Amino acid sequence: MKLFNPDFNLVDFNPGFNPDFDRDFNRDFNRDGVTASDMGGAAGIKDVARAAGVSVGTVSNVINRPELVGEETRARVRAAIDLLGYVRSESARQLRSGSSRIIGLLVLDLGNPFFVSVARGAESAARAEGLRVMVCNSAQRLADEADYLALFAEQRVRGVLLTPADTAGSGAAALRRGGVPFVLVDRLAQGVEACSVSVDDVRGGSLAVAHLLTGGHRRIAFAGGHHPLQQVADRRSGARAALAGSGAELADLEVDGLDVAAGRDAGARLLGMQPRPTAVFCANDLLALGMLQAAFAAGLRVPEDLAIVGYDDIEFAAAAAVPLTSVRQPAEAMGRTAVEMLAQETGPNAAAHRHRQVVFEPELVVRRSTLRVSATPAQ
Amino acid sequence: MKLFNPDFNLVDFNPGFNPDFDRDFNRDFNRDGVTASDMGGAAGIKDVARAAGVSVGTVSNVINRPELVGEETRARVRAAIDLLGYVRSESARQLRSGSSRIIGLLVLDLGNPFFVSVARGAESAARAEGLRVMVCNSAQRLADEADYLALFAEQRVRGVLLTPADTAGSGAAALRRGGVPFVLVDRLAQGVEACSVSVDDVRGGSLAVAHLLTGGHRRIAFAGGHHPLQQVADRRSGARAALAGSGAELADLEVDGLDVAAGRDAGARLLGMQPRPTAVFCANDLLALGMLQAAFAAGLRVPEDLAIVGYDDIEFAAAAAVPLTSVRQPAEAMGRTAVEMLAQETGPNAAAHRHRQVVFEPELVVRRSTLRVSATPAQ
DNA sequence: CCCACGATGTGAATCGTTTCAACCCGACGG
DNA sequence: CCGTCGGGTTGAAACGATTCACATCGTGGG
Repeated sequence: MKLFNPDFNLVDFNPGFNPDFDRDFNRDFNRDGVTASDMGGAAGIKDVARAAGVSVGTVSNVINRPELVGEETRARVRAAIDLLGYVRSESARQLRSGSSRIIGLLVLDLGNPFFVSVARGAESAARAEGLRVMVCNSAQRLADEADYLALFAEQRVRGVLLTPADTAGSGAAALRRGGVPFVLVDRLAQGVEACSVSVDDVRGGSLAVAHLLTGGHRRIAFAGGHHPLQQVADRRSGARAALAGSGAELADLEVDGLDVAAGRDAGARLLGMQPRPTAVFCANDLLALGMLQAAFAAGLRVPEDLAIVGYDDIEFAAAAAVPLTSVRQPAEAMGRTAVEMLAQETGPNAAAHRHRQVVFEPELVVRRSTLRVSATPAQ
Repeated sequence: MKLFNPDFNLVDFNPGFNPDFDRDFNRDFNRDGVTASDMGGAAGIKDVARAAGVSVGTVSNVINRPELVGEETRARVRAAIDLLGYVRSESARQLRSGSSRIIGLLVLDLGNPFFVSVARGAESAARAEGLRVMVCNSAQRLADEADYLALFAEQRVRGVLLTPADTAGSGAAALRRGGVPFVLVDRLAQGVEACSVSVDDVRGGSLAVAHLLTGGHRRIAFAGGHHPLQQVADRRSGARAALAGSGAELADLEVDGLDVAAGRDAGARLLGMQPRPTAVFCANDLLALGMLQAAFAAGLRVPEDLAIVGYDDIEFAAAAAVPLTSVRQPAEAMGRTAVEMLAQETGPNAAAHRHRQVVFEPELVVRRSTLRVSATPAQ
């Protein structure tokens, strides 16, 4: 049964006002006349100066160091500024002063709420530092990553927060070559001279699997398989480490992505495994949600028939109909910390800066999806 | 029971390499010497020109209009460029040429995957037009909205895609005043001379409630109440319109936000209503997910005891353990369309531009959360 | 009475591009 | 042989701010 039609009907109408009115009204005046700066072409600092009867230097001072300007003059300039609707040109400012107030944030996947939280944290810290964040999404594509890094370089951003898409660190290398300060996010800087903010993913993987083991599970799957992302590999190796000497086994379940659809797909394959695992540890919550969905679709009960552990503890994990046990990462704090380190590295006393590797500890959040249902868990 | 500790343990260590090596290596050379442009301070177009033995004009041409330059010269300049690691300064380019390649996108809530999809659509269209998108999040705060719009204005962005946080349209007014081209997204431009891309939310509300009515429901709640956002109001009035003459009743359920937590909260209140509604239409999917969670927590079955309809059809709606019926909006198409309209408005033949109001039709996607369970639905 | 000083203000130089009029020069038609 | 044409290249003038060395002026100390 087809539940919906992917094509959308389009209604396109054009009400009867005249869209050209404003355009005509704003048409260039004689730029040299007395009224030059009134509306034609954005007003510049020169126009303000003329209108206020002062020099451009004074206007600049009113904007940037008001304490240097006499009270009366200051008021006059301010009046001129908002009479003319003057907005200073950031490119001119930056060209001359050399420094930008923007920091670039390149995330692996904006579709993953985890990174949205990182962005939120970064943004709020940046605001506190008087900086702005430009968020871009590499979608794990190396080409896009390189592309955006080039964009950041052209913008002469203050610095970059990077969640690298590859293990090799080609992005970081490019930034280093270009002399752009950067902080690695969600990845430990090893062999790279840079700051980093990360989470001990090996530990996280251990926590997850240890929890399942104490729940009595002996056949456990890892949804993430040999995915090339470093984070996934670390979680997997932590999971394997936790297994040691338990006699339990860990089956790799390959995925072709890290989103809900991939989780659904992996779930379908898990259901066909013989013998079927009684628990699955998913490399992130999106996979776990897909897995949950697949389990429900097949009539399996969670956690009775299949226990599920996710990773990231995104909001939707707690909000799932069977709330997901998950390994929590302090996403906002990571974003915040990264910005603070970058601010220090590029701030007034950058000379004192030493690169630091900040590693947060993950935390297991137990919810219903791994609730122990009896002394002897479902086989 | 406390399931997790909100404080994170922090491990902060500093491996033993010397972070200053690169800094020293890159220290300024004598900027006037022959080796000036080698590494000290980023190389400029002049350095490239000198290295290639041509004039700056020629270098600029190699970069921007290579067809004008002789083959041999072109090669020589290109070699110099990547020998010096030259990266053109976007601020200088923009200052002189006057036009930016960036368009600003200000969304209501990046935590809502719907807007993430809009951003994705915008980004891909922008890429096709040779533009870049700078995504910012107003989080429905008017102050932040104004702040970011000011940032965009200072950047002299090509244009702005705006999902307004208020009904009054103060943001749009500010943009108009500043002469910044903009497109309203997810909101019909009425009384404002601008392009807009929106969805017929009244229709969407009707679809949702009509669907519930044919399911036999007579006591329906609307989670969204009198929320100030235009979209919510429209969905509500559509819902009321669909009700007309059916004899059914619609109870407003107020919310203090549009996220999962607010949905959970509203859900708790709904459970206490006497008589309890048999169905609820939520103003967006985040609310619906929270509602679903609250229902499960109280032991209610969905859809048997409570049918739920959401709005937006975000991926997590389909991925919920009880997949949500939802009113689908073509988020990516909206983002894409908005960028295309903006590109046309600000492109080479902007003169031919006429503001247009594009209105997409919403589409009901029926899933299990409203499955009709018997001829006479649960009372 | 003179000078140094602090508080204000000035205006030219500068940042790194793009753009454009002008220049050079070999070839080609007349 | 001259004029013109056009492909290649040049060099200087913007663009709009910041910054800094310098002028101006009223004041108070010597």
